[in-house]
Formats: sequence, C-alpha cells, structure tokens
Amino acid sequence: MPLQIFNVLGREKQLFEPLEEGRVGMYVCGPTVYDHAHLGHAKTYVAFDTIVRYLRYSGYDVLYVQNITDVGHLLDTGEDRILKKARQIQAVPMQIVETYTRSYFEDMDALHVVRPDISPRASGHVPEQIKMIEELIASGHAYVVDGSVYFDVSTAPEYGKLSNRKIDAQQAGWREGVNTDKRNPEDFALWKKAEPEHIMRWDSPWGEGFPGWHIECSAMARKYLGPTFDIHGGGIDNLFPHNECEIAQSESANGAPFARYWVLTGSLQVSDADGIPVKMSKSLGNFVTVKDALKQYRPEVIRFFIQTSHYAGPVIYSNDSMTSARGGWERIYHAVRLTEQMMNSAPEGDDGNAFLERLEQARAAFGAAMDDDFNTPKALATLQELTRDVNNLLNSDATVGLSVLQAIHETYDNLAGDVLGIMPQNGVTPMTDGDREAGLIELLIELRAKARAEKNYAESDRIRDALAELGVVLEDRPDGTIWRTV
RNA sequence: GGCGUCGUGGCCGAGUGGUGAGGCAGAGGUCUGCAAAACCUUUUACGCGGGUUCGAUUCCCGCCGACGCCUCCA
Repeated sequence: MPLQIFNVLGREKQLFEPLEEGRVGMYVCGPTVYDHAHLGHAKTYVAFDTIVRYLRYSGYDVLYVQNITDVGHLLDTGEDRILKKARQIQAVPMQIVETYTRSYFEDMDALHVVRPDISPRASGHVPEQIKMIEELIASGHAYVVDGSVYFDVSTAPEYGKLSNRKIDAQQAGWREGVNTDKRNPEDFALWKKAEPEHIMRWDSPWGEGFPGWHIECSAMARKYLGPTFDIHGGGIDNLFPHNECEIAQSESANGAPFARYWVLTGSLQVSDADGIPVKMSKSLGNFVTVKDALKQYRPEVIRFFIQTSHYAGPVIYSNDSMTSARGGWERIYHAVRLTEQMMNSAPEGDDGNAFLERLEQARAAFGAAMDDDFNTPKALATLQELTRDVNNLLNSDATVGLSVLQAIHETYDNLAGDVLGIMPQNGVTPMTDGDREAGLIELLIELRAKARAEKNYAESDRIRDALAELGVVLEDRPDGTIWRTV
C-alpha cells in the first residue's frame, strides 16, 4: 500500500505524491537555541527523524533541512530570548547560540537522531531574509514604519487556511497599546528596528535592525528547497501564528504554493501536582532535559517511548510510562541479543528456512503500518508479534541454521535499527573497546560455567552478581549462557 | 469567547460498522541449582444521552470532560 500522510493543510489523510518522483524535500522548524533541549524537543525531533528514516528506507532520496533559530525570537515582553539569556550570564549572544547549538546536536546524536542534511542558522541568512522582505514590499505585501517592516495580512486572502482562523474574529485578542505601528493588529513583523541596547543588529535598507521570527523559515526553505517543496514539519504549538505566517510570506513573495504536506507533532505533557496533564515547556518549568533523561534511560528506550504513540497525538511523560516502555523495548532487544549469540555457534545452512516467510510477512506488516501516516505504535506491535514467534522458534528444539538467524537479525536491523533507531549501535570495526569488553565478558562466562559444572554455585553467583553490578546481565540457557548490557 | 485535537480495560496505547492490536503491570503454569529470560493460559474496554442501522466502541447530533493554540514555546 502506498504511503499516506495526514495533511494538516486540508485536515485529511492524503496519498503522498512528491513533487519529483523518488525525491522528497522536507523542512522542519528547529529549536531556538537559548537553553538545553528537553524531552518535548526530543519527541518532535525523534518523530521527524523516524519519518525521514522511513522515507529513506522506502527508497526516497530525502533532502532534510532543519533550521537553528538564533535571532529574532522575541518574548512577549518584546525581549529577544537569546539576548535575555546573554545578559543573565554576561555572555556575548553568539556565545550562547554556539553553546546551545552544540548541546542540541550532542543530545540529538545521543538519541540516534540522524543529523539533518542542512542545519541553516537564521543569523547566517540575514541577506536572504532582507531580500525576501524587499520583494514583499515591492509587491505591496509589506510596509515600512519607522525602521520596521510589517507584513500586511489583508493582502493575503488565504491567511488562516492552515490553522482555520478567520482574521476578523480575532480582533478581540488584540491588546491596546502594543505594536501601534501596525496598520492592523494581525499584521506581523518582518524586520524590527533595533533599539540602542539591542546588540544583535544588522544593516538593512530600513536602518539597523534584526529579522522577525517567521521570515527565517521562509527565506531558508526557499534557498535550500525552492519555492515549493514536499513536507513541512514542526510542533503543533507553532501552527499559529508561526506556520501560518510562513505560508503567507512565502506564497506572497514567491507567487507559488509553499509546502504541499504539513506534518505537525503533538506535544509532550507532564502531569501537574493535581494529576492534570499539561504541556512540558520552558516557561512552565516542568521540563526534563534530554541530558537528565539519558542519565536514567538508554536512548533506545526514550525513542521507543516516543514511538509508542502516534506522532500527531500528545504523550504524557511519567516514570510509569517510561518503565513500561523500557519493558516493551527489552523484550525486542532480548530477542535480538539471543539471535546474535546463537549466530556464534549455529550450524551452517538454512535449517528452519520456513521462518523466512514469517520474516517477509513481518516486513510487509511493518511497512503497511508505517505507510499509514507513520503509525509507529502499530509498527511496534508488528515487531512485538514477530518477537513472540522468534522466541518460540529460538527456544524450540528445532535446529536453526546460520542463514536463517542472519535473516532474522537483518530484519530487526532494518526495521528496528534503520527505521526506528531503537537498536543499540554495535561497532563492527575490529578490536574496538566493545570487542575487548565482549571478549572479557565471555572469558568470565567460561569461568563461571566451570564453577557451575563443579556445583560451586557460590562462585558462579558471585561472578553473575559482580557483572550485574557493572550492568552486564547473564542468562543461563540449556545450550549455554548469553549476556547483554542493561 | 474563537479555532483545533481527543476521551478505549489497573496503566500506556492502536484500530474497526458484526472474530477482544500490541506492550507494561497482576494471577496461574511450563522450564530452571538459583536467578533471569522465554513461552502458554487468564482477569478487567470503548465518557454520557439520543439518532441512523438487522447490528455501533466505530457513522450523525447534542452534552460533559481533558488538552493544545489564539501571547513566547518543539
């Protein structure tokens, strides 16, 4: 079955047909780098990582662009986020940007998030933004007031089509006294005049200033993906005004449709003191940083947790749900470890090759689930069902030949590893630390086997307990002992 | 108030007009020096009220409730 995607623009599941056959241009709104990433960011970017991985697994040549916002994102006090942070810790703004950009990539790398092909920074694309603003002024979509430039929403008749908002109905929300430069309250800034104390400033045809928040995505998407491209992603919380403004700017400036499919992710929530779920966010202070979460759970478990619910829905983070995710992930992981260790001593040949059909069926079921709007929970269910059958096979008396074990392993490698990114990355280079460690563990297992054969259980348990302390779990099976890390 | 998403068993979480997805937790069993793992069996479901239908958890209407956005957030 071909891939179907729920397009927020139109709010329906649609057959995915890229602009150019076999290629996908994709833009995802990235983070504002003024602090460490938290699990809410992880949910969004793991979700899009999974989508990109699946598109590539399906044979698409994906160009994935995800911006870094390092200028222009203002607080409601009119203060720039980056500048505020810089003042707090007495640093130069670009120092902040650099620190947290590195931190962001460090976290995403740890979570096995494949890096975007291009990670453009807003501050590095000011000329492109200025150019687009000039085009908008020339075509009558924007106007200059005292060194600032605003987009005239009344010139974009389709404004509101993504978020289903009608301009006239929103008047009530306008607060008196704010941004009185604007002709209409719903107009938004493309360029802001820099007050003397504003350090981040650039020359422009309208004097020194800095770009508005929305224009960066429009300018950078156009630069790297062209006026029209396939998929635009982001968190649902940016639906309005950010995404809506992007569309208005881009389509007005380019005279062409902007993104064809809009894919937005639901928010990560946390229960408050009364047990009511609320969004995890910086401003509420109820966040868990990715770095802290990684101290408690391995990256595969965090990914698995995120993938147990559909990307578009909300997810409630709690210790219980994480523990449950860990249990579910371990079941799959144990089967993979069992397969790997049986491969070490399996007979050559294809005994048990009737199982190959089951593997094909698993791939088909997994693909069908993912083709249905990237339904990762359903895809995981197909892996769990496969795992039950794999366990039954490997624990039976039947002989399983090496080629069949390899086929099983490859199936997990492709589906759980390549697509979902939930298999530990095992180094295949010879004599890595990992290999040395594996050799030492196996040596200890041999010593323990000798002790067990002599019924010296005190000694065998001592070895097992000591290894457990170090995070290596042993499991005795009729045909020997297997191990895995926790 | 406006726009939107959603309400599934102890918990998490898919899905469908008519055979109880899957996982976690619980109970019993098999296996085992112990442990662990695995497998088998097993217990609780579809917010409330109407309507359409032979039949609705699934479609329609209303209500209630939760969350998100409308002002910075992935």
